[in-house]
Amino acid sequence: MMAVYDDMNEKTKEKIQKSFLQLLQEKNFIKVSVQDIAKASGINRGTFYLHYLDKYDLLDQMEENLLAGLEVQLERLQPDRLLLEAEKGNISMHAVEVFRYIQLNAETFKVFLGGNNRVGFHKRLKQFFVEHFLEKMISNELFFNSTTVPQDYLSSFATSAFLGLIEQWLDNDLAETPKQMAEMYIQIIFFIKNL
Amino acid sequence: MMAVYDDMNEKTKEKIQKSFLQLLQEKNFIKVSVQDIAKASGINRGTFYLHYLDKYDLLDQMEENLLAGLEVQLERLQPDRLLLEAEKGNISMHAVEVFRYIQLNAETFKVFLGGNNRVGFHKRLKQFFVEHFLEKMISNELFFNSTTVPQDYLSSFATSAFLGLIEQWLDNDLAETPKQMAEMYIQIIFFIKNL
DNA sequence: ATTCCACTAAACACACTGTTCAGTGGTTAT
DNA sequence: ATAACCACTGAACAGTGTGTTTAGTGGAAT
Repeated sequence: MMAVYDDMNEKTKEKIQKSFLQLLQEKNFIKVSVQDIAKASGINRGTFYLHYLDKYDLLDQMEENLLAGLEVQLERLQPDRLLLEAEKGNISMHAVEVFRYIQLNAETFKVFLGGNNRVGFHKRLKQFFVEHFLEKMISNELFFNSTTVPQDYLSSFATSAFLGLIEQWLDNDLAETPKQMAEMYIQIIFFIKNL
Repeated sequence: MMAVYDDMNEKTKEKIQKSFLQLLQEKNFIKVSVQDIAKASGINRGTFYLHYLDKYDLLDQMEENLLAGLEVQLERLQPDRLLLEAEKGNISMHAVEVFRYIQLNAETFKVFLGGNNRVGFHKRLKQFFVEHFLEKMISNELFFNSTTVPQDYLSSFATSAFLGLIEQWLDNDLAETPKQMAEMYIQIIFFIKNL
């Protein structure tokens, strides 16, 4: 039984991640040094390197975790059902759950999507949506068979639009409820559908 | 007459910017050092600091220049006329010019919008579009008076969608002509109009 | 002729990096 | 109880890049 050591490792990792997130709210990722992180976490600088390769690795793992959580929500969201329900005027519970996940991790999303980030979490998130949701949706011939706009443009356009919605929500400090967001989202889907 | 010195200054600045752009195509902004830039430009490292505060300032000025050029194109593009023409099935010459400008500076746009950038040129470009074009368009009550979706969401959504179109174009190595892009763009405008 | 200007070359202190190594204290296994 | 184990500490290390400064070069303007 080495669960105690696993807990220890996890707890310091959590301390590091929490302090890192706080620092990112104050200043640029670039200007946050490993020294800063260690100091803010109350750990030795060497300890940081026992858990992460460097600060880029730290950011990478945190982004990965956030997306992994999002993936769980998106997997439950079946495009076919979503559209069928929407046509009856119902909002899928699963769609609301997606926005609730974002709400739950709002601070993290805000920091990663904000200007203080490195490679553009935006790009990564966009790619993620295209792969995990939009491709299934658009390739569904039942709903989307536009001949006027090429599929790759349709895909990029729709995903960006969706992300724009989320970014605005975060900028508004989540003034709307997840349900309201899901409703807007459904409206966008119908736009594209009626292309 | 000190035009000779001005020329000299400009030429070294151009050398720096050109080398910088090349370096950004190879590696991350973060991994590009002032030493690298100086070496690639064939200038002394100290000379770099005679023109720029640091590499962040260099990137900032280049982004600024790119947007300034774009602003010139966007100013000619009058939302009212654009829509009136579009309804008749005509594509505004000015709309095509906007895409031609992007085509002309494709390499720069690609590098700045790609993952190798710092604060996300994406964010800046989005803000730029909202300020210089979309606000005029959406606040034009003649065309947009949606009550179902709040204006800020509409704005963010529409701008992101437009940017998504451009990103896809760049990813496709500008396979489409500026005219084709302008046509797609008009289609998007009509989507939003018919919300 | 001399002042002006962009640029060079070299040196400077400083900050952060990633690694290493001996040591501490609590936990687990024998 | 003793020994092995493990996460962590503190301090040192060379290495790299930073931004600044100094003295000096050579061409252009006055």
